[in-house]
Amino acid sequence: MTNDAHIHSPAIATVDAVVLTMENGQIKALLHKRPEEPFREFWALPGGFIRTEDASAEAAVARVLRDKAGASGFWVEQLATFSGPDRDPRGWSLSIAYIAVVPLENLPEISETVQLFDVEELPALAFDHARILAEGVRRLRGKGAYSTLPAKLLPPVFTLKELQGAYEAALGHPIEQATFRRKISDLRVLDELRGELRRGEGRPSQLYTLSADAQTFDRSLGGSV
Amino acid sequence: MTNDAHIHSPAIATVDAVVLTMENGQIKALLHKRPEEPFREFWALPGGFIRTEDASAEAAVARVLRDKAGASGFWVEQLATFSGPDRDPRGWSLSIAYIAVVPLENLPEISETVQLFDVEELPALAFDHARILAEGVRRLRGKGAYSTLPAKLLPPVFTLKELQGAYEAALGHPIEQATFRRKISDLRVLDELRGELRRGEGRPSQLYTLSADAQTFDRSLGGSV
DNA sequence: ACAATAGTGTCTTTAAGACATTATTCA
DNA sequence: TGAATAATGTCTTAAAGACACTATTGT
Repeated sequence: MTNDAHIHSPAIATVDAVVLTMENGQIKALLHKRPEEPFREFWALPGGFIRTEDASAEAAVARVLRDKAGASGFWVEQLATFSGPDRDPRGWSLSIAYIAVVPLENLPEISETVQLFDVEELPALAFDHARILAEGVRRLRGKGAYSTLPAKLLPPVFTLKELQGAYEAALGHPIEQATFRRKISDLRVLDELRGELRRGEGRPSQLYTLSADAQTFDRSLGGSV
Repeated sequence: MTNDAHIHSPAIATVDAVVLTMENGQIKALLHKRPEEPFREFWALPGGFIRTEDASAEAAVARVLRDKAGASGFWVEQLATFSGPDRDPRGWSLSIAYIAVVPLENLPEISETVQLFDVEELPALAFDHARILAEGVRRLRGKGAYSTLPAKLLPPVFTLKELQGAYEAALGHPIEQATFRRKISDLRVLDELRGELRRGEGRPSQLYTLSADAQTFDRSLGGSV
């Protein structure tokens, strides 16, 4: 990082977020319909310009998610930065992309301009947002195998069955019930809510919470692709 | 990514690279002494401003590594983007950080202003470069356990002993010889250079090359920390 | 022959996958 | 009592760790 004789820094610096949740056992992404050019009427990731009053890009993405997507209570992590002269018709641009994993209940009502899409059946997206979204899904799939990230798709209190469903949706394939439970149990990442049960059609099931924030571990949950 | 009423995009956008190699069985980072303010005389990561003539940030970092560090033949991957109002005294800034893994022989001669430092014994660094460098080392350690990335620390032709040394340096702990060889063999990521041997004090050893570019695999090489 | 380094065999332990079995509730 | 779902037991297989052993060179 040195002073150069001729500096032409990019004029456009934004943050964009891949907001993922689970609905009906499937991973869905939150998109909004752009009201303005460029890419007017195209679906796009929630995002916005970085402002000098933001304390960091992380702060900018938190602001954008709150203001534009009405989302709260999410886990967020930086994905990658996408840049180049062609990704925005207005000129050389740079977007710091984030992934946010949110329980469905923390997302705003769907509307004409804000909707959830199955990540396997996406509409045409603005800018290079299709690529960014694919990278976000890739991250969830990758981290799903060895972290508690998929649990962030669920509300804070859940059953083991629900947790297994979140892992299956994140990983994209079924997991053996006994194997899953043995591993989750050995890892000691859950707190059992003693005495609290969820009642349904059959035997009631024990409720749990995550014992700590998103954790990573060595053992794989549910094998490779 | 929408048009906002008031745009104050950051004025300073740079790329910085954590250039890692192996010397005497240890991981070293290439640093240069800054000739100008800010942080004049401080050691810093090789880096520079992004220019609008760069095709992307990846192109910018390739240009910077070629021009400033004289490095070539490196493997490079994006690490993360660091941003905020305080990391550069000149104002709100943003740096897209990369990790580059290079064989020692591809680096330029050391000099007064360009030197290699053991990543465990670093001098005071400019800006937030200490944090960026730590993140780069973290990435190498993390990927070391399940990819061929440590092989990029070596010249294209190497013995199994040398490869094991690269993994041990990257991971930071010794690996069982038999286990290492069994796994590397099972993974089929090396090409044996039939008939080519390296002669030393004892029995000559077989030479190998990577059969393909950096690969990722499920099996761990050398366990956890 | 022996020192030095390269390379292999094999036993034990750990953990994943598959699948059968038991447990607890409600109608 | 039986349907439904939750939870566990156990056998098999794969792979990692430890460590002893064999192989091939130079002196």
